[in-house]
Amino acid sequence: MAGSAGNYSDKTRVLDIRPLRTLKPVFPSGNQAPPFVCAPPFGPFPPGFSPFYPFSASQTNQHTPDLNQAQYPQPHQQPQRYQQPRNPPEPSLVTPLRSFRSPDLSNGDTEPEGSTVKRKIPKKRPIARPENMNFESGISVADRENGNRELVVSVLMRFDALRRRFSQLEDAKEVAVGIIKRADLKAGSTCMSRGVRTNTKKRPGIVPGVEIGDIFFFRFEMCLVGLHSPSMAGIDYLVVKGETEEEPIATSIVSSGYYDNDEGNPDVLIYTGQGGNADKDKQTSDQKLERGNLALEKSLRRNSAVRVIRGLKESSHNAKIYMYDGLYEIKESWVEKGKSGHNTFKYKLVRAPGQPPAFATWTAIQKWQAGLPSRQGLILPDMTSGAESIPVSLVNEVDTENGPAYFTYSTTVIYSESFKLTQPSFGCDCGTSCKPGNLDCHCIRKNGGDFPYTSIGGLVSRKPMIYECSPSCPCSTCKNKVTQMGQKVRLEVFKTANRGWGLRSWDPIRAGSFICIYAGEAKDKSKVQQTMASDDYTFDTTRVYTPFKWNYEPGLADEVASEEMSEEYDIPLPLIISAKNVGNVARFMNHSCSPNVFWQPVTYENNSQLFVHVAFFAISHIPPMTELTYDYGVTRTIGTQNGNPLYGKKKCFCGSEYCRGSFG
DNA sequence: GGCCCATCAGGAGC
DNA sequence: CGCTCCTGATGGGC
Repeated sequence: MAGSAGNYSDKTRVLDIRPLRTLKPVFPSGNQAPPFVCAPPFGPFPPGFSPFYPFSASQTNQHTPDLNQAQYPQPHQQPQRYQQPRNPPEPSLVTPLRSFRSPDLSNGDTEPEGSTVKRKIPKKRPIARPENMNFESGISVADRENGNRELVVSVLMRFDALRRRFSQLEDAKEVAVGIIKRADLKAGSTCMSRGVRTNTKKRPGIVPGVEIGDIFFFRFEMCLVGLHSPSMAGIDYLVVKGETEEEPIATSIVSSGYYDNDEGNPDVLIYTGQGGNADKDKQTSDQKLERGNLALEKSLRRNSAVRVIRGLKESSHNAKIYMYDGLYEIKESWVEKGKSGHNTFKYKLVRAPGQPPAFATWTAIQKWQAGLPSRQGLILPDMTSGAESIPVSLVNEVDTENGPAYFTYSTTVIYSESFKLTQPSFGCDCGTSCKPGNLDCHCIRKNGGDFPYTSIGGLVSRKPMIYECSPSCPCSTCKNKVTQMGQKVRLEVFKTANRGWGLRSWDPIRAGSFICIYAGEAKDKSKVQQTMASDDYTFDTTRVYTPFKWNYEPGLADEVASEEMSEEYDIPLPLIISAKNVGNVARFMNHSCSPNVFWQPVTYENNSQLFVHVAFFAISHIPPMTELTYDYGVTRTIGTQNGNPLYGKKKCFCGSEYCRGSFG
């Protein structure tokens, strides 16, 4: 079934954030690139010093080409939604702290014209002067009321970046026992008060920019994009003029799955009304036909469709995941006695026909996970033959090809001799685990003082380099080893309709989650002949990559501002990894001009030596069965530099609205 | 370490 | 302001 994933919803357009900055490359000029290693870039460093460049920095500065001449393809010149202050170009190497805080110009605080957003008392909000406008959402009043895909994606990414940062700060604090951290609430209310939201105009039916199959990890996310506004309640409704008086109609419901719903048919939902639970979750009284219950009743009478969000508990992280499953019609309602003997409203909802599958796909996956029915088109249940701790299925639902060409599966990178470091590595001297916030930890210091991952293992920010703990550190249960612990999501290699084999996940993936590394035979770019530099299975760090903004915006929340959050860093890694003969799942990840995955250099030990690895992380939340893609970049020699965009050698079929047309 | 449960502080919208 | 609401993190028990 070729289209099953393809048309279920277009997730290829995940990333269309307008790049805020230009990713300026500093490349060792062509073939004179320095030997890959020699001077170990990894330390030991003096305490507190964290090198900006992973490789010998001395020469990079001098070879820095005129950055303004390195032109990048700018596929999406979009209206300037939000913009951060552009810092004047600075000599790189030592990058000073850039603060996003504006001078405190106290008082005179004015609402943006026509703002309808209710605000809490802002702590210290900059004046809406042009030079300070950047700290506001940058989303116009009109866009706040009625969104679009681009805005929805942008709001979600900005929320999650902020949430990860709050989470990082909370983790670093020595918090008293029993204090519950709610980074989601902090990030959510920050976004609310700063106007980082869209579709505030409440409406039944379709919400512009929210697609069927979109997933959410927090209730606040659905609130911020106008899918479902209550932060806890399950029924959202709107008061409209009726024939005689005003009456509520339901706009959306969230089915948490806690109540007795599912009868096996994913298109049918039996939903329980609200109320009667005065005492926590125990029902102590009859439910009344008011509020949400009344709204559902009125919607039934009016034949008004209701958006349904399906919640599902993920066994892995104790987390609940929500999936927007499109519009449902309320077919009937009744009252029945609940377990405690009190009256409970019930509503039977049936999914409107003609919508792409979403929750149904998800439930099908649950069954595959349990191993009950065999996966359609399955060629191999585990193409890694046990090399990965989680199996990787090989599937072809498109044609008769029974697998990709032969290669050796390896979970690790194989480095050639030239990579050998001359100095031994050294780690930290923490106990069994490194504690975020412990600035005595060498490894944390190498990361600029911030623990790079959240407590559940999500990457907080993109950086020029992530320094992970290594086997030579004593910390056995340390969380700073995310990319060394193997894959955590259930992946599948599948035959795409027009791009050969591709990679996707059975599991929903959170933004910032580690997906896999790029395994293969690593070569020093400076020692490889140009001609043999690239084939279909080559990863090349020296390509030109389209910049994008992923990290949090310190300007949104003063208390969050810290060190350099620029993503405008140089990539002086002359690293090439060939996965033609040896590789892992990463070799199947296709290119997209609007990718949902990005790569990040990470350093950790491998066979008692430190190496740079290429690790892939999710840009945004990725629904199950959505193809995973990243930006392959463009080979540097191909591009012209005088104002013309760079083009690759290969024709691009990514299908993105912002497709550059070629890559590689 | 994983799963299940009880506990609790929460934010927004009515 | 006060109330409600199909949260989400935490810690204990097994």
